[in-house]
Amino acid sequence: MASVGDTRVVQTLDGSEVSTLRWINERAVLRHLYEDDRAHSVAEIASACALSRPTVEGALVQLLQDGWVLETAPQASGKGAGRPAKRYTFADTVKVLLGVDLGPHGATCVAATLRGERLATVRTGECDLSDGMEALNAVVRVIQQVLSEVGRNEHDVLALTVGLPAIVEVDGRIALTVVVPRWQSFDLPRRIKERYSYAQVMFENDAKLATVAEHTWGAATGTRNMVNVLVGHRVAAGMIVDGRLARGIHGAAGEIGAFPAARWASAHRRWRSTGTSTPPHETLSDRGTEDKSGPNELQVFADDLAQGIAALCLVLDPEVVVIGGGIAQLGDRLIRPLSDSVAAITLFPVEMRVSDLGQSAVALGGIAHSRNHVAATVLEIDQR
Amino acid sequence: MASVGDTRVVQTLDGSEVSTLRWINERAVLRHLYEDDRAHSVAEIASACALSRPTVEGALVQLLQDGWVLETAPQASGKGAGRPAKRYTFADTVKVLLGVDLGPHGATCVAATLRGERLATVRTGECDLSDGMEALNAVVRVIQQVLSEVGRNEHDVLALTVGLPAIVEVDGRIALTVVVPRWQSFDLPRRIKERYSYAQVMFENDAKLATVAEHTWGAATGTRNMVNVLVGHRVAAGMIVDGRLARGIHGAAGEIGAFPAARWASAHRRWRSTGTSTPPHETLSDRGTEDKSGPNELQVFADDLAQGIAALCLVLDPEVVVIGGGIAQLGDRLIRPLSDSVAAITLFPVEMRVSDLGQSAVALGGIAHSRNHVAATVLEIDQR
DNA sequence: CATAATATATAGGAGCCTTGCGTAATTGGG
DNA sequence: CCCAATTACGCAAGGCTCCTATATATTATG
Repeated sequence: MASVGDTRVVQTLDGSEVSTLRWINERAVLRHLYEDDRAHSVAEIASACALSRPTVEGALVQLLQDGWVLETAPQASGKGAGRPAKRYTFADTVKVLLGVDLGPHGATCVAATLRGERLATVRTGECDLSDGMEALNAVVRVIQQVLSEVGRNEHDVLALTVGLPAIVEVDGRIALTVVVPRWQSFDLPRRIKERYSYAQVMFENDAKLATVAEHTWGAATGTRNMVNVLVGHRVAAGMIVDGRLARGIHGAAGEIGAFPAARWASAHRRWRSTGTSTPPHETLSDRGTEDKSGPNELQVFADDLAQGIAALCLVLDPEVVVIGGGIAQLGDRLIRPLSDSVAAITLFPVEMRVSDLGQSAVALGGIAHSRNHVAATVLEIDQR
Repeated sequence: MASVGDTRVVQTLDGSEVSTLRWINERAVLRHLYEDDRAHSVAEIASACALSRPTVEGALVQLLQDGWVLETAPQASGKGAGRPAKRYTFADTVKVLLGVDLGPHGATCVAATLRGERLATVRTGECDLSDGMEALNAVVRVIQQVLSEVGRNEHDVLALTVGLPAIVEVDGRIALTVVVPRWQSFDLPRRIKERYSYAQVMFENDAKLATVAEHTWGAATGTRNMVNVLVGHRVAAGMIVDGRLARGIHGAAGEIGAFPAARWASAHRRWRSTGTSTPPHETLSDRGTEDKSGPNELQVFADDLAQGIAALCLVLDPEVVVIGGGIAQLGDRLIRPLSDSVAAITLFPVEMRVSDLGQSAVALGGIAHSRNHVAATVLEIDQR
């Protein structure tokens, strides 16, 4: 029916065909195998999915044929007696997912299984991405490298999500970018799409992807409402509302940094004021601890940053705020004054956490985004 | 199966029962009748739902039995020849939906059909609602009145949504209220729930309900991302994100008014500064037009208000901002300076519209909320 | 009143799921 | 080495649902 690589979306179930039942059950079986890593026997699946054994067997025949499921060696006898059961697993490596982070620092690409487990990461050295052609080549190169590293070729890619330092529309068009203005006329997204036309190619703002990563694997796993604030080359924010990434009509949701009273421009200036050779956070934190009398510089910085965060919290009422980007290395030394400043403004106390995803946050978010797409189309899992 | 009044939610389709198909088809037929007001013949339904006539007939027998569908008189011969078909309609009046607006001004109740068409509106005179018992009685009275007006009794109520000037948690608990602090200990929601235990009773913040109304029937119909700002007794906001009401973890989403830089407190002071006997907007607008030199007072007010609106727009990137509450009567005279002030801050121009729902916005939002609940549970329509 | 047109009822054929029984494969003890 | 116990697998019967196709009922029109 829907074999690997062919991502069909079924909106409304067709009750006119009896085979719809078969399809429902097939998805149920596949979902179960997807959600539980282990090798399953038919009997296990049947009881878990509340189906009869013959039905599960039928579904497995189809799923094996389509390539979504693998039959593994019978388990080396668990408790003893009886004929050993055939075992089945979700074929999480028949295809790979890719997440790319393309920014002024270069390009990063993560390859992962269909479940989203990271297989490899490749980073290019710094290169000038202001030129569209350069950027395209950097993406192609980094993808080639990561694929060769995991021993796959381009046609094994099921879904690819690219994070860009720009405001990205739903269709992938770049609505606005301050970082690389020349991309807008070059139409990078279209070219990447054409280059990998056999795969599902998606584009998203880098901060939003990092947010998806924090929500999926990071400090905000399991929450339904969270805010992610990134401080690094820029200050940016992403938000999960009701379990889903908030994009807005242009894809510009979260741009509270443009609000003067949010004081993020000031915060960012302070953050970068210490020059480029020295990692700025060190200097900032040093000053913060050295100077014990008078207005602590770290405190002033936190105060500035807190304005925008408080605005986000008042608007969204999130469960958790995650602080990411280069600044995350400050850890508790930042979180404490920041929490205090935010709490002074908001109606409810908000838990603030530091990101632990590091440099790969955006590329990992690309993986999560790709995976969510696969889950929604193939497994019919509603992300929420 | 699921008869009127019994709102069963089916999460996962049970593929183990063949009768699941029957259920799917039954819902499809019911949805079709719900979405199209007219009286339908079996043949029409069959072609619309892509089902065979016998299947549709079977579904209709069940739906008639359960009370969701009515058989109407055969149409007085449309084009002429042939045996006239039996006609069926969605039974939109077997039960009623209620929406209640409970606030310092008193209580308002709207009764509506299951499709959400307004049947009657009843307003109590002013009464002191600071006492919990008084408030409860006001709700009960206004419901009794509206029901007698439409000739129904309490057991005809399928769903009831009450709007409160408070932050309401998902379970209906009042998390915070500045208007009527005494309600918190009284637990008004629980008492109302107990009083109407046979119906689905829900609670929501009044501004959020007004937002749902604007999104369903008002100035923002058809949008997937919108912001509603209400200026009246208080200044408050509600938001639709990705087609759904944003609530946040405590139900406090949209409370940007607490952000000092949003200057809503100042705006509100200016708005109310003209005393209570004269409707403030008149005075404000008069001053605005009279004084042609110097900083126009309306402009200053708009500037204040614009800060918070711009913050909301930057965070959410909405398609439309709707201005509601008493201030809506200012119309274009407010919209124009407000749009200018907001546009000076936001990244993208945002369309701003004035609400035309008037005083009943909150109660209508209660109807929309009740209707959405029925649509989700009975018709399995995903609001989005 | 006969005929055409349309709706409704009924029967046959095929698909899917469940239950239940017989067969296959493996382990452990005599 | 062989047999019993145990567990898995495969097949067939029964029941439900859907669809198509044909027969019957009902009404308007000439």
